[in-house]
Amino acid sequence: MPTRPIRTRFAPSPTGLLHVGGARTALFNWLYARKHAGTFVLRVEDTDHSRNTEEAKQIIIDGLHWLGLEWDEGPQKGGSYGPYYQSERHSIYEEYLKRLEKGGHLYEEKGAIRFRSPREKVIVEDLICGKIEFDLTNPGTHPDMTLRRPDGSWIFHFVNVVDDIEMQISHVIRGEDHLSNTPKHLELYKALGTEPPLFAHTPLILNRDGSKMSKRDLGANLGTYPQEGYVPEAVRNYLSLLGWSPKDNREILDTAEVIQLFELHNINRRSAAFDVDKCFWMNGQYLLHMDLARYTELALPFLEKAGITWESWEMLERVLSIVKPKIKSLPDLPDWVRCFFSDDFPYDEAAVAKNLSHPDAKNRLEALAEALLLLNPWEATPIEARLKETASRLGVKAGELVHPARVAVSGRSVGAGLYEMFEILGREKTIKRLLAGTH
RNA sequence: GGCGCGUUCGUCUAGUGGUUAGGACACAGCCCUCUCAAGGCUGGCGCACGGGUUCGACUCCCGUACGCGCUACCA
Repeated sequence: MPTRPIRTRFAPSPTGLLHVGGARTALFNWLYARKHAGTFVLRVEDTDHSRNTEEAKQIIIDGLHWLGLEWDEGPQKGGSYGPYYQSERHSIYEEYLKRLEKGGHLYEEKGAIRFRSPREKVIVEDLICGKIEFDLTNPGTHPDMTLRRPDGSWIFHFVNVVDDIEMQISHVIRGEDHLSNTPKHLELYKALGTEPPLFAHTPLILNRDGSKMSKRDLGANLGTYPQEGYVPEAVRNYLSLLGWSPKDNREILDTAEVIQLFELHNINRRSAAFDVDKCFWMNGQYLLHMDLARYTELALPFLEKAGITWESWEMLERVLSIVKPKIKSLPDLPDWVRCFFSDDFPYDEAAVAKNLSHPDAKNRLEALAEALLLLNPWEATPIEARLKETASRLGVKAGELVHPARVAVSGRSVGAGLYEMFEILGREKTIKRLLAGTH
């Protein structure tokens, strides 16, 4: 078989959302193209007019952008094999239909154009599933497929094959839901006298309980990921491990590594269940290890949405730097940092009841405030030392000072390291809140 | 119903005839510790079932069950 340039494609139809399964299919196509210095094509299969809206198309484009899967040819990008919307390719389909017509492969039935199956056994050589034989000899079980409806609109199987031929696609990497369609597609390639692409059918993504993932199921809609605080590089990593594995027990892999290790034949044949917990964990790992600049960039929308404002970028970064190691998800951020940017933050009732209602709380916090009044320099380490001195002078454990202090200063019983919080908050506010917290 | 694909801890997976069946998430306990995380350690949890083949099956074959997909003038 002559080798041809590697060209893969993602061919979604605009349904109004980018399904996580589709996103993974796109990822695999993108990975394969990148690994082999090939071309990744985005083609929008918008033959169904009722679903073909601008918003629906934009959702696909936004989703792929967010995941970082840049296409080399397609909408907004162009290329020599366009147009990349099926709705704009009528004349091409007409041409191919004529070719089939000339070959005597077509007939008309109630205004619809149908393809007369040669009624043969068809072998699919799949890069993932292996060799599979389909028996299409019985018209009762495998009726001839329709290519065009009476109203002139096209059927998926036909345009999909035509476009893959026209766009010189070398590898069709798609969901396993198309495996049973493949022999029909092969009939079309043969009738058209064209060498078919290589096929690789990836198993589907299911819910945790093994049921199929519909658009409303948890994690199914990629469009919800950004607002839930997922970061693209983490999701890319997680998705690449759904059905594929580097086989060396490693899981945190950056994209460059995945590209290097990725092999179609290493893709599992069994379907994978989407595990939100693990995706969340992996996201946390990325959040934990990423640099502060990137973290800040990702944090911004969440802070803005919560109405938090900051006086200086430096202050913002200082706050984020002490909270970052402690927090697992971006949407939690506002509650953790509000007390640094405003005096108007809520006091958690349970925390107050537990830590500030002690009869000695007032005296202890006053003692602490006094001890810190003239501390110099105002930094975490000396603050810690001074707090511990105060605790022992009072004859209590450090925790009995720490916990009430944290609530007095932040309104909450959980948060960043207390001494760092004091340092960043500044002496004036710290002392003021220590004293106010006892009233 | 027919056809196709699949079945290793709850989940993602490693494993390709001989392993105490390994790792990760989640879960439990412990350590660390100012809370929360992170990290470390420990623990419980698995080869769907039944037949073969073989000296020996998680690994190979057949069947059953179950799951998913296709079976459209959806994509």
